[in-house]
Amino acid sequence: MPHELPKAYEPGAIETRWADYWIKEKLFSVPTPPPSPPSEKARPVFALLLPPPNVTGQLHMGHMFGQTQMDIVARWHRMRGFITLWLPGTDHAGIATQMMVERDLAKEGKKRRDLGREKFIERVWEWKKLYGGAILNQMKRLGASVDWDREYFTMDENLSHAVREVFVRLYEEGLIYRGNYIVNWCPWHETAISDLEVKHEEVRGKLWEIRYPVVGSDEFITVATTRPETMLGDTAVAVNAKDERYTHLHGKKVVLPLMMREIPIITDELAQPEFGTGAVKVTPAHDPNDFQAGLRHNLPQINVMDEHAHMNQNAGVYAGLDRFEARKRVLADLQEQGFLVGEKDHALSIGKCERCGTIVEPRLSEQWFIKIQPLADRAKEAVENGEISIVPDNHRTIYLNWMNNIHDWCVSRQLWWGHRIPAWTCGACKEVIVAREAPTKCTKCGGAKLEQVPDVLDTWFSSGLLPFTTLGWPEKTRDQEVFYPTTLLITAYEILFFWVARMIMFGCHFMQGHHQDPAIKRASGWGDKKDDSVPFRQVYIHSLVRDADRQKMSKTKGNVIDPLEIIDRFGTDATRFTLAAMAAPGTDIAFNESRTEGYRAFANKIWNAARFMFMNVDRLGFVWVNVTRAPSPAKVSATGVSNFQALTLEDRWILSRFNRVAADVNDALTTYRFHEAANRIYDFFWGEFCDWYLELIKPRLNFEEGVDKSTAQAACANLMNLFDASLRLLHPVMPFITEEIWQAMYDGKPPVKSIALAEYPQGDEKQFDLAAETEMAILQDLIVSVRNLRAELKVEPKVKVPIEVFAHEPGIRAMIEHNCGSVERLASVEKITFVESSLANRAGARGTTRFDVHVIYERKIDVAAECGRLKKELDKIENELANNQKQLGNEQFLAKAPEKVVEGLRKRGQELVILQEKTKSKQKELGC
RNA sequence: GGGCGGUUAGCUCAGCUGGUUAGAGCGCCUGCCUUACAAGCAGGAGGUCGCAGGUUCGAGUCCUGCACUGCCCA
Repeated sequence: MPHELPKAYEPGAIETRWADYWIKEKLFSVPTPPPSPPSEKARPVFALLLPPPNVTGQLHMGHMFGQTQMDIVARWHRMRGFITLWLPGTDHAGIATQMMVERDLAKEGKKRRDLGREKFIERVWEWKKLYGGAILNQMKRLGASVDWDREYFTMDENLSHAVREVFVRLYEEGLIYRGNYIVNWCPWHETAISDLEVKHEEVRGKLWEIRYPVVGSDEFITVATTRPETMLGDTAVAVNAKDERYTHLHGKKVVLPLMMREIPIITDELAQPEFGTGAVKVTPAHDPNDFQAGLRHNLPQINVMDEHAHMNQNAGVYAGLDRFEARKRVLADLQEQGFLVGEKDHALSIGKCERCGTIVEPRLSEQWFIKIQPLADRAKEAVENGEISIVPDNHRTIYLNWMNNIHDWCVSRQLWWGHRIPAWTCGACKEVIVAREAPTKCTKCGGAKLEQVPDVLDTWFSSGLLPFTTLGWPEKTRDQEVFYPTTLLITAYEILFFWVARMIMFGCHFMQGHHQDPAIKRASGWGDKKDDSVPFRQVYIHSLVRDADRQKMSKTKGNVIDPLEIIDRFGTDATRFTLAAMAAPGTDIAFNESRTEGYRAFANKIWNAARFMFMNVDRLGFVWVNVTRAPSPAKVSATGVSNFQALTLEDRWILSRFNRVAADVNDALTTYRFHEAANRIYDFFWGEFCDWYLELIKPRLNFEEGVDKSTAQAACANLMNLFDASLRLLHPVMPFITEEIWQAMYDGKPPVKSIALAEYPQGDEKQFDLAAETEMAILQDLIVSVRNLRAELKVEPKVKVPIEVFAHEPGIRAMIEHNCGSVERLASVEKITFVESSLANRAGARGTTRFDVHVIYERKIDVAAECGRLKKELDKIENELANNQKQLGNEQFLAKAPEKVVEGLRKRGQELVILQEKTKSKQKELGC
């Protein structure tokens, strides 16, 4: 059956076709593997959790970048025989989702309170059903090789059950407490948010100085503040005990202006003598530092604002005003009454809600907290002692640094959408009962009027549990024995603290005492690890995708690059390749379309190489006996190219090159050097396979009448086998085009359902051929030299020229003679004549340390240009030679440098001398 | 203020553990429709590796300082 590939590579059609096929065939679904009998070798396991995208989200470049890397690693492992589980799911994203639905309601002129909690939650579920998880559908199109049968949603019943279990256990262990504390409050969302959700911004603001009259004297104490409206809630003024300026005022009181309340002067470290006047106002209900000071001194906590950041009745005449309006009024009144004594420009950092940008108000409220230190200690240890490794290494430092300065985590949110806190308050005695299931009566007073706490949990609380809850926790399951700890986590730096750190904390705590199936653990290469409670063995932190001008992409800047639009134009394969090729660990990517365009050209190159192959196969009626195997545990490290018969120099050479590249690619992927893997394949396929190998074998593909077909048969067989191996090597990076061509090679009857299930090529040292690589390098040198001379002599492209060659060694001459057909074809040479002496001094000649070559052509060379070139060349040679001799003349160098380096330098020195002589003699001949 | 990075060709970036001649893509110049590919082929130009010291036989690579620049945390 003829193989008909369209002339031009069109990614769109083939990509959707294969993406659908992979899903339909459930190629990446992983049923729970049963324990293997002791007699059998366990298969290695690779498990990877997809960082769950927000249910509200749309695919952006960051997702695509992460997913590309995950898919490469997953496909690579799968093809090497690992049981590979890539687990997908979506996050319910409390705040974001609630906002979406509230926005919808607003269009109907309604607010969530109009519906009531229950109806509102119903609306959210409806919304989720309709629009949720768009990213997962987009991922399907990208061909992400995840197990769709295991897809989860963080609000699923089993996961919610696990969340309740975790909460109750932590509470019982005393690691969750409830209390009145200052939290970051977003007045727009009307909820507490965690420290991490606050973004600090440097702004130019004002610092106002206000004087408070001292009771029973005509003195004043002047304090400074950036938030004057909070003075309404002041309950003290603090000075430092060591500050002699205020010693005489210790124990006295001041009158709080505007409120005319007497408040004490206290001595506290909060006041630092070197800053400002050395005295500070203390507002325990509106500032975290003041809050602590308030506790130390038993000060009243006067809250002057409500949940919308409007002033409340505690603010006297200012009640009802918005906080900024109140600020204006307070300042005006202070001014009028003579208490405002200064106004200075002041740079300050203000906290904003990362989602809505509203200025966060520190607010005293009743919240639930996780006592983090005990959890953090173990999470720190797991990284310190190498049970979890973080790549690149510098993120390890960042992680440990953060862990050392960690604060208790506020996990309650005043939202409706999310996991409701499993706590109930007794209407009679106010007792708080934390329980797995709703209690029927109060454990203290027996009262039956119980009301569930309205708060829900921070979304990260549930996502922090995913590594084990998605594997069936709190039950003990076979899935956990097989897949926990997961092998790897690939994620963006942004959520290192939000998510990664919390997964480690929870994992180390709740999976303590867990053991992975020892046979699987060993087979997977983790036999030396001691701790199986960690959620993953390795974390790879990938960098950020920026726009072509290195700007961070943001909707407000309008510089967001939509990956789907790029895919429409260049194909998923090219887009993936771009991201992979630029993914050097630790460096942000400036996404430049021109690169993607280039990689589409690469795909097109592969496409056409395949067309060339098929054209020959079809002309020959060649029947290819397939050689691809499915990976198996016994043969994870298969070798090089199968059934390849190295008959000629180019065969030996390409086989050796392929094996080196395969070895390098595997090596690069082991350390997440995606860019290196991608570039090695690119250079090999285009620069060696297409540019040289295909050109070199063309004469063997001769189908004329009367020509023995066996030569072409053998060439075709090699070509197919090599192509097959190359496609497999490339498949993790460009899954679609490789699948398309690979399937075509097998005429729709592949040995396994997909190239994704075929075996990944490993470099085989036995197939390295240094001699072939050296010889080929000389041959390439010779061909390039002749092409170069032709260009310089301006020989018309169609004219074939005779050349003369002098070989320095008989072996090289024999090699060139043996491959003279190649030289003639690739350099448009009419005839090669070998001469017995050097051609170095001939005009229109080139030389290396191995050979001289001279093009015989009537046109004279451009003497001036050639002299210029020679001068430059000589300069370079002599520079290097001087350097070379200086080093070799250095006793210290000879004594200390490794043998190999010295030897290499000597050899190079000899070459340089030869090249120098040749160049000089040529200059002399031309009269330069 | 604390921490982590970056500075290599016109542009975007590689260059892992210090070791012979610093690479690629795009762009640029010259010439080619050589039947797999003009999304291509062949040839070419272009870099005192931010600056100043230091360690070393040897530094783009390690150390220190400086300049510019980015990010995170407080």
